[in-house]
Amino acid sequence: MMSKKCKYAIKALVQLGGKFKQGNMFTADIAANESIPKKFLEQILLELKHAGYVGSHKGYGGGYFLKKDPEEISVADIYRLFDGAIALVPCVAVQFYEKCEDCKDEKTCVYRREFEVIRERTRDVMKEVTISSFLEK
Amino acid sequence: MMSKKCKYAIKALVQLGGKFKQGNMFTADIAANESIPKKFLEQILLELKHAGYVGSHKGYGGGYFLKKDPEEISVADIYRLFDGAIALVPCVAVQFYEKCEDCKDEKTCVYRREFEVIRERTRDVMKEVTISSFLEK
DNA sequence: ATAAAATACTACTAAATTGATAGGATTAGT
DNA sequence: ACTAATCCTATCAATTTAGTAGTATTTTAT
Repeated sequence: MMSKKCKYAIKALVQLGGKFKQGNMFTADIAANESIPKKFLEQILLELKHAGYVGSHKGYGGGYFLKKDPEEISVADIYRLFDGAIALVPCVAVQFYEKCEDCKDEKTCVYRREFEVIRERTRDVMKEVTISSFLEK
Repeated sequence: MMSKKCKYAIKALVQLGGKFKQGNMFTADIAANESIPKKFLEQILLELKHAGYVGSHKGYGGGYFLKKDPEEISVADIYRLFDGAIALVPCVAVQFYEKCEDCKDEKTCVYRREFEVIRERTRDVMKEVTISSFLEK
């Protein structure tokens, strides 16, 4: 399961994607459209901004807009940003690699071998589904 | 990522799978072999027992043994038992279905549609990898 | 100039989850 | 009776999750 934060982020990106290159949207409107607590969404949009997915304009008539193409933002990207590793175990994670304390030898580890397969295939699906996937009818 | 509990459970099942139909193993030995805190492993084996994956004998010379065939216990099964839904959102979960409060209409929900695809494919891989996968050389 | 409207940022918090530990109860073999 | 093993429940510290709160800053409209 993904965190609500991650799900909210995807929903916000989809909202912004619906107006891609057609102006800004207010946090308040996105929040209302998707039933997301406004103050929570503020933080999320800020993180998305720092990560380069969205841009913003401050002040009266400001708001957020999508910076990247909806097709180039995958569920995998957003999941990694908010929820971390896609892999089931840290030792097979690519972007969030960590050694398992209970592992003897990584090279011969039978768990690693199988969990790598799972990670690879899971990552593939999550890469295939992008913000634009949610925008198609 | 799966919880340590789930990972420990899989490792314990693999240990037991290595002696399938060839007698019992003590919690203490499994714990030592896989660097799992013994008391924690006790709880895990008990849950696995209640779920029908392992059997046990109490008292002197007792221990645990695998009840199901290693090929019939998948990572998906154990993940569900310890970590819950495989799906990214509760509304597309099969065994752990829950309505999303922020969802308007499930039938037309674009998120649901895509998240179902992800769940389906993820579940497929996790079903393919079984306890016997970890036992093959 | 000033008020209003919007994002930017930081700190805090309650509840749930995780990863255990502790201690006794029960059962079976020697 | 003693010992070795599972069975069961309770507790706990640390972390994570899902927010809330408040203020600062920037921009536009009047």
